[in-house]
Parts: sequence; structure tokens; C-alpha cells
Amino acid sequence: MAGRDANPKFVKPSAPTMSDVALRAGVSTMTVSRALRDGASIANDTRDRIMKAVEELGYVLDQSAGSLSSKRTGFVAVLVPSINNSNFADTARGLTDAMQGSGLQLLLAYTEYSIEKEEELIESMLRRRPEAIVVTGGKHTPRGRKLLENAGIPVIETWDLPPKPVRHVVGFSNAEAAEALVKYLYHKGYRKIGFIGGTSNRDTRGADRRLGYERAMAALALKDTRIISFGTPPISMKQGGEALARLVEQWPDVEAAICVSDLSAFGALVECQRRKWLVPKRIAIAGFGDFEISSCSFPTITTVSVNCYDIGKRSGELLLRAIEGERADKPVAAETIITDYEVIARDSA
Amino acid sequence: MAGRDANPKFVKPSAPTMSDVALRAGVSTMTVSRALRDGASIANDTRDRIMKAVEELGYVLDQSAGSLSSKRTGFVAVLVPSINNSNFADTARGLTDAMQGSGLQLLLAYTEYSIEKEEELIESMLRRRPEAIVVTGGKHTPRGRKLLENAGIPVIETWDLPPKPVRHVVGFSNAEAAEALVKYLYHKGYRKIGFIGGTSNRDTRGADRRLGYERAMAALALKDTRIISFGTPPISMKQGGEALARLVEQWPDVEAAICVSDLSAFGALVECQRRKWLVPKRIAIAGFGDFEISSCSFPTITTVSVNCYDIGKRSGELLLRAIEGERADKPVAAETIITDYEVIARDSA
DNA sequence: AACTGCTATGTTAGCGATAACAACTATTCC
DNA sequence: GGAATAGTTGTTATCGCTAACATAGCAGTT
Repeated sequence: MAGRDANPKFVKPSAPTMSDVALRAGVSTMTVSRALRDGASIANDTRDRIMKAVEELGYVLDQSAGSLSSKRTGFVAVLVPSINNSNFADTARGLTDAMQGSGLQLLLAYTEYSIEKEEELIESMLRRRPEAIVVTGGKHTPRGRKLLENAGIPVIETWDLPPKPVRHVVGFSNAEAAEALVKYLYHKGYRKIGFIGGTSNRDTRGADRRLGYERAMAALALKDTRIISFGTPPISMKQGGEALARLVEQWPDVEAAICVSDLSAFGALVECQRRKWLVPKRIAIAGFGDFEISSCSFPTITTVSVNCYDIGKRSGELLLRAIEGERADKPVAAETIITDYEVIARDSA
Repeated sequence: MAGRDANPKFVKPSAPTMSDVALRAGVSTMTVSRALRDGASIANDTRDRIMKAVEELGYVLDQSAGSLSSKRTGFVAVLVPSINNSNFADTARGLTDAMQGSGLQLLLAYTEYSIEKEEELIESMLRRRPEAIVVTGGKHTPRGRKLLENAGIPVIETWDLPPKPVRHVVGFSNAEAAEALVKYLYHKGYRKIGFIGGTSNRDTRGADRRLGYERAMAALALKDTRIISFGTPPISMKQGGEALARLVEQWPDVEAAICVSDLSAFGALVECQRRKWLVPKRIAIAGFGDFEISSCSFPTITTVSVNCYDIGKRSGELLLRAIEGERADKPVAAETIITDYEVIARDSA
């Protein structure tokens, strides 16, 4: 036995192709092709014979060959900043769910919050000839944007409301949502409100939230902004804690802290617990994103819920319509879907 | 202008192909093909001319066509139970990082903790002719397993140590890790130790951890196991809290609770805070997975760190070697890489 | 001058499937 | 009975690229 396998002329048997199946079932490859998709008219016994041959040979359709001739790859490219962020993971899940049963396959990649990396990924994704592409945010490198514009496929920008969208948009205004949060705190009586975020503008959504904070403060005639920029975005729980420490050190009178995300808000909250400070009595804390932890921590964290899952779901639905439109040579008009956000009042502020 | 566009005979210009580039640069397609990959010998001015044509036409290589002829798709299929779990997200990140610059593209999908769904996904992944496939866990449907065995590509099972692996393995024994945690608690003086997990065996790693708990209890001659099964796995923070409530209701004397994951452990911890119970004085709490929250909560949570990122990273490295082996027609021998786990003693137990 | 060896390019023949059309059977209907 | 119709199956020609081999040109060697 071993000797036979050790045959120096032994060649690895290549995977069976459609012709192998056709030969075995006594039909043409075209008939096999039809049998393996639904919708085609095939005699029942022919189909059975083909399926038997498929089974016996362990044949698996080669879709890359198929898509070359059909010009439909069935791919949808999706770029998110990070997958280690449950917000974007939720969006990815929404997309996946929306595409269930459509035969479409997600091509997922992470930009690591960098538009240069995004440009690179857009190009490598386009090489796979996706039928649509979903990106996060509306800020791209010039070449990145050009690649998207010339891709000849539906493009969806998410998680933002770009002033000049490439085509479709599913998102919300991060600035506006942050403003709403400031106004909520104002309404609750807080005046000396601080903001905790990352150091750079790499995370454009984070930067927009800070902008919203500043705008709202100005609108409410609260002149003294208190901004702590700390850590490379996205900032972690731990960094949120450190940032809080800096905030209260720099402005001991601060009454409330808005954090760029719930993760940093939780870190800030824990820092307070460590100091045995009562939240919100000693200082109020608010987050952004409505992560699971905010509804579960003690005290629960006031935050802005942004329907991450919905962004994905509705992008998926839009994308199905858009792909259908392309296939039927009737491109759908550019759409902008604005998703809800909502200030979730909880115990921390 | 509008009139010209409205031309009923207007046909959407199809994307430029390699021949368009070749024509424009005055070379053959083969030369273009060579110019677009590195490593081939090309005169500098020819390459420049080609690149100029590429630029002008906005040409993007069609890799699906290329891989048909080269028989290298550059895809690596990865199946994880869920992407909304930072443990698996970390593994995915490790894989991505390991594959940086290799030109390989991840095909990621979620099994939702179901091996039936996994089977379905294995098949649809194989249709894309990946060059390797990474799955989570060692338990598959019979057909799923057969598909993996006959795929003719390197297979890596992760996050587990299957008794009969398909081929390569990168993981650790969840049961053993849970045992280690029980022994740690025993060492700290706890005897009445409970376990909190999900209801079904769908999450096989969760089930293995429970098994390890039971084995360790038996080994330590602690006859009374206290197991709460609650919620569909993976159980959430909130469910962890409810499960703790049930645990102490059913066994008021319980001294320590091991939770199937850090998320449920945090939920349990917060439930204690809500009751104003001191942790670990009133009851000790331990988790599993070393999620960020465990190092950041107050008190910090004792847990088992399982090197999720490393599982991905090392899988990626193994996979690169294995793919290289296949390409060179020298398949690498089956490998089992056992990753570390470590009980992280913190404040909650 | 003839040979070797190297680099740069072209030619031909697929890769494995599907689109589009052709053709062949039954069946139905008048 | 013959035409029209519907349902099945086959034929041919790609899809856009790359492997493998062929070839041309040139430098260096003897």
C-alpha cells in the first residue's frame, strides 16, 4: 500500500471538473451546469443522474470559472475600520443577514482607520470584481475616491453623511448625534461638560463627534470647552480611564464627561469607581455607540444609540436592489438613507 | 450633452481589459501581465509605458480571470462562530496580520455556532477554490468533515484539540484550561464552586469548559457540582447576571462562580454590585477568555487568557507554509500547534 | 565566427465554466 | 395529419487572463 503511494510518478489527482460529471452522467456540461443552478428546466431523472455523479465524484462547482463567463462574481466588498469593534461587527452582521440567501459573498477587510490603507484595499478588492462595494465613512484619498467612482458598480458609504457622496449613503451625522448628547446633558443641568477622544483625526467619525460637541457648546453659549485628546483612536477602555484622570486634573470643576465611545466611557466610569467617586453625582459620564456594556455596567451608561446593525441591514438591502438594477441594466438612482440615532438616558448622566 | 447620453443605443462602456492596455502600450498582453506582477524581467521603459496606459485607462487587473488560468485564487477561507465576539475577531486579526503582504485574501464567514451552517459555508467557500481553509473547532457534520478531507487544500482546525483532526490544528484544550481555573480557585481556598454556561452544546468550546469544570471537581473530590445552564450560547453579559441570580438562589452557599466567558462573568459581577455584594468576599467570580473588560472592570476579573490573537497569527503562519508546500508540490506534514493558556489571577477571585 | 547564456518579448493553447442559439423530442390543438 | 408549442438537451464561442514554450537580440567567450 505504502509502496503504491510512494510511486515516484504518482500525480496528485486534480479535482473533478464539470466535464467529469457530464461524462459520468452521460450528458453535456451545459446540462450539468443547468442542473446545479435552480430555475432551469431539466428532466427529473437527468437531474438525479447528475446529482448522483456529483455525489460520487465529490464534485464542487468552480465559481471563479463560472463568474468569468457569466460576469457575475457574487462578491460584495466591505471595508470597515476594524472588526474588533462591536459596532462595525454589528454592521457586518447586518449586511450578512440582509444578504442571506442571495448567493452573495462578503469580502471583508479592515482599513485600520487609515484612508491610505483603504485606498490599497479598494484596489485589491476591485481586482476581485465585486458587484458592489461598501465603505465606512465618506473621506477617502483622491485616488481611492476615483477608484470608487470609476468602478462601475454600486458604491455605498456608511456611518457618515458625506457632503459629496460617491453615490449611495447609509448613515447619520456623527456631529449632530454628539450635539444631541450635549444638549441632553445641558437639559439635565450640566454646564461644565468635557469631551474625551483620541489624539488624531484618523478616526473621522470620532473627529466629527468632537466637532459636534464644540458646536453644541457654542450654541449653548458654554464658552469653556474641556477637551482631552489621548491615545491613538480607537481609544480603549483603559485609555478612557486615563483620559478621565487627565480631564479632572486639568479641570477639577468638570461636571460631566462625554466620551468618544462607550468603551472609553466605561473605562472612565471604572476610574471613578476606583476613586470611589459616585457617578453621576461627583461627575456624570456619557458614551457613544450603545455597546452592550453600557446597558449592563453599574451604573448603566448614558449613551447615543446609533443602530449599527441597521446600517448594515439597510446597506445590504439597498445593495441588493442596486445589484439587481445593474444586472437589469437599469441602475437605481443615488439614495441617501439616514439612520436613526437616539440619546439613551441611563444612570450615569 | 444630455441628448447624447440619452441615446437609446448608448451602451455602457465595459471595463478595459488587458488587451486594451496592451494595444495602447504597443505590447502583447503577456507583457502587460508580466509588468503587473513583480519578479518578471521587463525593460524599464516598457514597464513605464504599460503603467502609463494602465493609469490612463483606469485599468484594474481581473484576478478572477487570472486565477482561473494560474490555478491560484489567493483566497483563504475562514469560518468563525461569530464575529461579534472579540475573541474570534482577535483570531481573525491575527490571521490577517500573518497574511499581510502575501497577496492572500481572507474569505470570512460566520457559522453562528452551528455545524449545519458550517457545512453549508464550507461548501460555498470551496466553490471559490480557496487555497486553504481555517475552521473553528474540531466538530463537524459528517458531510462537512468529508468536504474538508477531500478539498485537496490545507485544512486548519483552531480553538480546540480535536481527537481526530482533519489535518492541521492550532489550539488548546478548553477542558484543561477550565480545569486549571478550578484548581486555581481550590488553591485559593474555594470549595463550593459553581459553573455558569449556556443551555446547549451548540457552543462546543463552552461545553468543553463545563466538562473541564466537572472533571476538575471530581479530581479534587468536590462532589457537589453547581451548574447553571441559561440562555442560548454564546451567553451575553445580561444573561450572565441572570444566571448568577439563579445560581445563588439555587445554592445560597456557593462561594465562587466560574463563567463560560468573560462577558457573562462581567454580567455576574455587575449583578453582585447591584446587590451590593463584595466580590470576591461575598462571592468570587472568574471568567474565561481574557477580554479587555476583565482587566478593566472594578474589581478586575480573574480569567483564563487564551491567546486568541496568537491562534490566528500562528494559523496564518502555518497556512502560508502549507500553501507554499502545496504550490511546490511538497505538502507539509500534519502539524498540531498547541497554544498557551494561562490563569490570570486578578481581584475578583 | 560560432557558440553559449542571458534578457526581453511574443505565440499558442488552454483554465472551467456559461450565454446564446440551435435542435430535437413530445404533446397539444385544430 | 400537420403545425404550433413547450420542454429538454447539445453545440459553439467566448469570458480575461496566464503557463509554457518559442524566439529574437545582444554580450561575452573561446
